[in-house]
Amino acid sequence: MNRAAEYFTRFIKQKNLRMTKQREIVVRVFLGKEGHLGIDELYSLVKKKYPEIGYATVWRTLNLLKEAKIASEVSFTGKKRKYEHLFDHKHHDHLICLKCGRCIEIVNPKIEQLQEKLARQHGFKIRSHRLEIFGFCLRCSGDKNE
Amino acid sequence: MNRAAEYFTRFIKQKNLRMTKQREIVVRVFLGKEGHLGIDELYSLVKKKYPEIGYATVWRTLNLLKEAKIASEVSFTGKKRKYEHLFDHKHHDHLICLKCGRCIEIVNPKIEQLQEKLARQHGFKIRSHRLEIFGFCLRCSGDKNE
DNA sequence: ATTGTTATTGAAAATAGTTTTCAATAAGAA
DNA sequence: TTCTTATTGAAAACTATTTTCAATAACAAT
Repeated sequence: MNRAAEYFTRFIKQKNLRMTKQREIVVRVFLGKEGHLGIDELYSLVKKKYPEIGYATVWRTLNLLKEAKIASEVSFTGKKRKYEHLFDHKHHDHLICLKCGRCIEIVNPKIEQLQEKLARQHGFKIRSHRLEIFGFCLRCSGDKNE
Repeated sequence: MNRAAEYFTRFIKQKNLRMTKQREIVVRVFLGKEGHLGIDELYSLVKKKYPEIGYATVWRTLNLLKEAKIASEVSFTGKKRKYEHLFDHKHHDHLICLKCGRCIEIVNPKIEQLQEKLARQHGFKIRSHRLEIFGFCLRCSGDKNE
C-alpha cells in the first residue's frame, strides 16, 4: 500500500467512516492509473476486479478522493468530467491537442511566479490555478486537414 | 447595429441560413451584456423582449454565436456552462474568488509569451488557451471563515 | 404581391451525466 | 456475538443539454 492509499485510510478513519472492500479497490485502481480518468473508465476498470460493484459506489469514492485531495477534477471540454492524481504529484499545466486529443503535462515555474505577482496586484490570494493550452501537437500540425 | 452583429448576419448568410427576429434579439441581448452569461440567464433576458421565444432557440443561437467565434464557452465549475464575448475583445485570463464568486479579468503579455515558448519546445502550435486562477479576493481574504 | 422551397421555431421528448433514495448488507466497536 | 449505523447496489430523480417534429416564416424566384 502506497502513501496515498494510507493517507486515504487515515482520512476515512478521521471522518468516522468505514474502510470497505469496494473503497479499497476503487482507490487502488485509481492510484494505479496515471493520467486523466473519467468516471466511466474508472468504473469499468474496477468492475474487472469486482464485478458486483455499482456505479454509485465508484462515484461516491471518487468524491471522497476529491475531498481528501488525492484526486482533482479536470474538465477540458465542459462535458464529461475527468480526474487526475493530486497526492504526491507536482502541479502541472496541460497542452491539449485539438486533433488527436493528446495531452502533455508541462511545468513552468516562471509562469507560476508571474501569476503570483499578477494576483498580488489585484489583492488576490491564490489557492490554485488551471492553465490549459489548446493547439496542435507535432504529429498533428504536420497534417493538412486542420 | 454594431460590428459583431453585422458579422453575425454575414456569417448567417454565408451559411445559407436565415436571419430571424428571434436570432436578432438573442444576438442583441447577448452583445449588450458583458461578462459571463449562462444560457438560463440569457433566456430570461431575451424572454423580456420576446416572451414567445423558446429555450431551444436561445440555445441554438448561442451555438451559432459560438460557431461564428462571437461567443466562447467558459466553464469554471464544470456545472452550468457560461459564455462570454470573443468578438472585438482582447484575450484575457480569469481571477476567480472561491468565496464570493467574483471574477476579475486580467491580461498579461509576459505569461502569454512564456506559454508560446513552452509550447514551441514541445512542438505545439497554440490555437488558444485558458488560464483560471482560483483564490480569495481582497474583500474575502480579510474574513476569518475560509 | 404570390408562390414554393426549405430553414426555423417552440414545445415536448430524448439523452447524458450526475446525484439521491432506500431497503438490505456489512464494518467495526462493545 | 451483538448492536449500531455507515455503506452498498439498483433504480429513480435530477439537472443540463440536445434532438425531434409538425407548424410557421424567411426569402428567392416568379
